[in-house]
Amino acid sequence: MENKPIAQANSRRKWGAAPPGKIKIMEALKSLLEEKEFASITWGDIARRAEVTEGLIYKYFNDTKQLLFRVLEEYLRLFVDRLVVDLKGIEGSLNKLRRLIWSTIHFYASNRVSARILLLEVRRYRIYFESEAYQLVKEYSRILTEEIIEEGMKNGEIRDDISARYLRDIVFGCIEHLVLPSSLFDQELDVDELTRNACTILFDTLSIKRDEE
Amino acid sequence: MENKPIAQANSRRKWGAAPPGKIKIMEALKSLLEEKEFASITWGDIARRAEVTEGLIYKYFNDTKQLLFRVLEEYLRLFVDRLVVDLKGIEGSLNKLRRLIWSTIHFYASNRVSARILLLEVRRYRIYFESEAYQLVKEYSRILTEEIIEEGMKNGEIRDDISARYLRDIVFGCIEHLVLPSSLFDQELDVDELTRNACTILFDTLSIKRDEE
Amino acid sequence: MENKPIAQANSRRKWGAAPPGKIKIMEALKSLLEEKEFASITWGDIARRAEVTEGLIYKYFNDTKQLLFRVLEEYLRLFVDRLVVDLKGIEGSLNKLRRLIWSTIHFYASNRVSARILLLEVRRYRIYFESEAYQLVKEYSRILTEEIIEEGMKNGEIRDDISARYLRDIVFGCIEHLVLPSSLFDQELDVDELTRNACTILFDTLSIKRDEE
Amino acid sequence: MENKPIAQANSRRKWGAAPPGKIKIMEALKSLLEEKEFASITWGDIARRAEVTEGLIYKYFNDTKQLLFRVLEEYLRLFVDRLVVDLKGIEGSLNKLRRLIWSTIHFYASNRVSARILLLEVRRYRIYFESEAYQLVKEYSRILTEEIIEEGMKNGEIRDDISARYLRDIVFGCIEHLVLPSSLFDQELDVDELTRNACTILFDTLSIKRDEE
DNA sequence: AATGAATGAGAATTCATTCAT
DNA sequence: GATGAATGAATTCTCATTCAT
Repeated sequence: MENKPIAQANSRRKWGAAPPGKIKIMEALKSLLEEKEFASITWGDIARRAEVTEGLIYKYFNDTKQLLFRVLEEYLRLFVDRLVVDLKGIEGSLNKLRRLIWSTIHFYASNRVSARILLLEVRRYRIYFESEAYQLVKEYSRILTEEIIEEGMKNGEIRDDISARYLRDIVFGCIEHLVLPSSLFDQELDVDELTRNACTILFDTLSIKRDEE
Repeated sequence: MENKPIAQANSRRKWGAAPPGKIKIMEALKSLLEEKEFASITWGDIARRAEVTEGLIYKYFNDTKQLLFRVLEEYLRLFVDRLVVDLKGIEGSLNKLRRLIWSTIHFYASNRVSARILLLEVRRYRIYFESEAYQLVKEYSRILTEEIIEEGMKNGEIRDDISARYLRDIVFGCIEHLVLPSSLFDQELDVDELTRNACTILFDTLSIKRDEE
Repeated sequence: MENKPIAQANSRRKWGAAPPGKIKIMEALKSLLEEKEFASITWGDIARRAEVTEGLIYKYFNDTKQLLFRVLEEYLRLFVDRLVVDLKGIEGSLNKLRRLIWSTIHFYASNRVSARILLLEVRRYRIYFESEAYQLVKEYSRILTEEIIEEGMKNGEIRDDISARYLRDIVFGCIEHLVLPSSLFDQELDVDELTRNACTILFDTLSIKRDEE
Repeated sequence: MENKPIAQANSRRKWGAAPPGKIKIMEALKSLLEEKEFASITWGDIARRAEVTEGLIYKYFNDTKQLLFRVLEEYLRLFVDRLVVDLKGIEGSLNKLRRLIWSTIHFYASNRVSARILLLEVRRYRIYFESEAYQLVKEYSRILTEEIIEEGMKNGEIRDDISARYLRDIVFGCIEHLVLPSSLFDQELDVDELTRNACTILFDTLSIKRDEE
């Protein structure tokens, strides 16, 4: 129910309609996440940072997780919306894939906070998988599986001897593990180099093996 | 200093020497981890489960995380010790790799608790990377990187156009992502099928591409 | 001042004049009382149920108790008004008493909410005894004491060796204790059977004991 | 489980075994109940009065009600134990009844706190009826019903044309209503006068009606 | 007449931690 | 080696209440 107002996330006007306190609270959490682990952030921290009373937070979010998911959702929505647009003009499944990989790594690189949240925090919570945020992750996953891999299988660009689902998992696993170290140790990410590496490996894996067949 | 007593984890004598209270505490944590998130387990929970007073825990552990790492360490030590033995008799880097993959997936499958801890919990804590448990993970990683991948590069079984480090990340990423869903949703793991899939994909990726060169 | 508008509770016109919000608030409390203890009902609950903002409640009531008494008052007014009418046509003090007992038990049986409020809730609050609602209880008590018991004493139907006040307390105590269990445990009430029992006992007690004198 | 230590309530030694903090907490509640409504007593109040930290209260009682019931239980245990002894030497059901009535009224008169708790507070809480305290009330009720009323029916002292259960309700209702006003308005109770009145009425009601039959 | 945003103060609750025995 | 009583400080949570619109 909290989500209706932002049906279109980039419509700035809609956002403006959200009560200022609510926005301040979400901004406060974002800003805090840059400094400390989510688990150690208290209502008090948020209230102080947002310059709002603790009580107000309860008006809008019934528990910290809910709030976390909402914040994550916002980041993800921007990412997914953007991804959809970006993929529009591209021909060829492998080209699309390259773009998706680049965008994903770029997203992780430029949103350290979300990266840590996604890779390390939310997964631990059962209810995350019922959140709106997770829906967006599923949408992203759908794009990769259906619009890229399965498309590629149909048009002969991608091997079809392994299920699309498994191929998708490989792609995710590969990207995540390339990105993870820098999330863990706060290192800089070289988006282009990582993309190149991921593609070298993955394209090789995913493409049809003409000669070997 | 906490670690000395279990240099060889299966040496019953050493364990027997540990004070009963200490053992009870560790067992209690293990048993609790099967039921709930680590982050929500309190000293009180542990003490109650261990049938020991809270005060006693302070004799042995100053911090829940320390305790968690110790428990994890135990599991890992058994796993790594075993892996080393298992790899002994095997010829060929790809064969060794297959074995390592199988063992790893099997470990995750038969230790749901450790799987969840490793994949979801400990990574979030900085100090984990200074723990004895992490040393074991590094040892495991070393075996894969040096004894399998780099060996394979030397003997021509594994491609050398991508750094061993990246190849290792792919292997990890791939395994983890195949295992993750069942860790998250408590599903059963089909060790053999997953191993087969992981190998199909990874061997293809890692092997020298004779024809394509 | 809150009470004037409903001097005659069933005068629809008067009620119609009350602002819709006020009515909604009272209805909301009634409905909530069917579900939970009064003491645990908050402004927020009421506002939500009434589909009204919390702020509005302050326009009308400064205190949950005030609101509770007002609701109770409404129920009681209907009951007492009705009782007065019902007793009109009846001859004989014991017959009147039987009617009063039946009406009272019937009221409790068909107004579980009021029953619980009267028997368990309001008594605990000092200010209740200054409320309009309590005035109605006193009026009811007056009818029993003066119009029935004292009348009966005068016309020789009811013993006069015990003060009317005590006899009244017996009647109340008896009725209440017969009704209480079902209020506490939400059981159904058999109005006729309970009335019969109450009368058997009470008539015996209250009537003149010709032979024993 | 809290109750075991006081299996024999009057064994002072057993009580001494309870941790001092626990005793202080219970004493604090007793003392507070003399001053204010139970519902308005907070953990803070109790902690302050007991000169103990709030945290400790949680060690022993998980919620205020639990604590209330425990306190009530203590009072009741003394009362019931005493009553059993008192009834021992008495011949005749009506004589026993007189004694029970006197003891009960005397208990209410000398324990204003318990009186208010019993008549006004605890009944409102469902869980009260699962408490140890309520068991004692049931024991008291059993004594009246079985050892007095049913005994009296057998030996011809008490009428048997109305069920023992109803007769018991009358006795309770009568006593309570005689006592209630003084509980509500903090008036003094004249134990002897009230007992005399209750007996006049009740004996009359309960006794066999020789002549009228 | 009604809304809804926001507050503030206090209450309940949790827990790691200490210490005397 | 182990117990159990007690602490204290923080944290979560609840609500009545106000105010500008």
